[in-house]
Amino acid sequence: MLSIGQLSDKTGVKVPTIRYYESIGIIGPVGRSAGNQRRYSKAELDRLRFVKHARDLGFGLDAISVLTSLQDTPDRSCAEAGEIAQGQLADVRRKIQQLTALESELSRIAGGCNGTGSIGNCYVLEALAHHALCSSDHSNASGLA
Amino acid sequence: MLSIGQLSDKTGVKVPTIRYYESIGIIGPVGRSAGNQRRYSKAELDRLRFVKHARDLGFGLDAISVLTSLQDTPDRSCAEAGEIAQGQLADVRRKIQQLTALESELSRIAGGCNGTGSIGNCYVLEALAHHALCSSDHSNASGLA
DNA sequence: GTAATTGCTCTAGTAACTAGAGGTTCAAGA
DNA sequence: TCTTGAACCTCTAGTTACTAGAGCAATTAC
Repeated sequence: MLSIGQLSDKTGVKVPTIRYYESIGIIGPVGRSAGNQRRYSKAELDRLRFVKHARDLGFGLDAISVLTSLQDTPDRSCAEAGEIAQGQLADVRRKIQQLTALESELSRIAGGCNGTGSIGNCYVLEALAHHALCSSDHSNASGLA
Repeated sequence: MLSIGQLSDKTGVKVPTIRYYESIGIIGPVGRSAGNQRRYSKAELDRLRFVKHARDLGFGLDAISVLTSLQDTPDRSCAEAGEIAQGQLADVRRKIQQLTALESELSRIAGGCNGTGSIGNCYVLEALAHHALCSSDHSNASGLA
C-alpha cells in the first residue's frame, strides 16, 4: 500500500493533482488508513499511470474518462478507443499546421526588429497593427500558444 | 461612432469578449451614449484590431498589455517589443517540436487499432497503459492539446 | 516523546473567455 | 408617435486542468 506521496513519486503526478483527479472521478475514491489518509494498491497505481501517460499524449480528461471506462468492459469492441486516438491525432496534426503558419509569420515579424530603433517606427508594432502585412491567414489560431 | 456590435463585426472579436477586454484593462473604458451604451471611435477600432491580431498570433493578454502600453510611449526603444516577439516565436517553436514528437507517437498508437478487435486486447489501451512501448519521451507535454 | 514531514479539507485563483438571467435602450416601420 | 424586435446593459457563474494557501491532524524517524 502506498501513501499519496509515494504514489505521486512513482507516477510523476503531483499530490494535489491526484486529489483533484479523485474529486472529479478520473480515479476512484480509495481506501483510507485509520487516520483517514489515502492508501493506494497496485491496481490504482496502474490506473494513474495510464491517466498520466494519456495526459502526456495530450488527451483531455473527458477522453481519458471514456478510455478508462472502456478498460472496465473488456468485451466491447475497441473501435471507440481507436476513434478517440484518431481524433486526438487529428487534433495534434491540425495544431501543428496552425503553429507552423504562425511560426513563419512570427519569425518574419520578430526578424524585422534589430532592437536599435525606437517605438515610433517599430516594425514589430507595425506588423501587429496591420494584418495586411501578413502573408498567411492566421485568424482563429488563438488558444494555441 | 460605432456600437459594440458594429465594432465586433469590424474586428471579428465577439461582443462579450470586448466587454471582457475592457473589464481587465486590455482596452480602455470608452464613451457612452445617453442611454449608457458604449460608443467606439476609429482609434479604439485600431487598438482592438491590434489586440485581435496579436491574439491570433498567440500572444497572451499580458504580453499584449505590454505591447499596447509601449505604443503609447513612442520615444522608448523598441527592444522590448522585439524581445516579446522573439519570446513568442521561441514558444511556438518549442510547441511545434513537442507536438511533432506527440504526433509520431500517436500515429503509431492509433495506427495499431483496426477497430475490429475487442477491448480485452486493444492495442490503443495497451499502448496508453505502458509507457515502455513508446519510442520517444513525451513526458510533460500536456497542456498542448 | 517530540519534531519534522506528510497528510487532510476547503476555498480561491489561474487564462481567456462563454453562457445565461433579468432588465434597458435603440432604430425602424406603421 | 407608438410599438416591436434587436441589440445593449450588468452581474454571476461555468469552462479546463490544475495550483496555492490556510489551518489543522496523522505519521515517521530519531
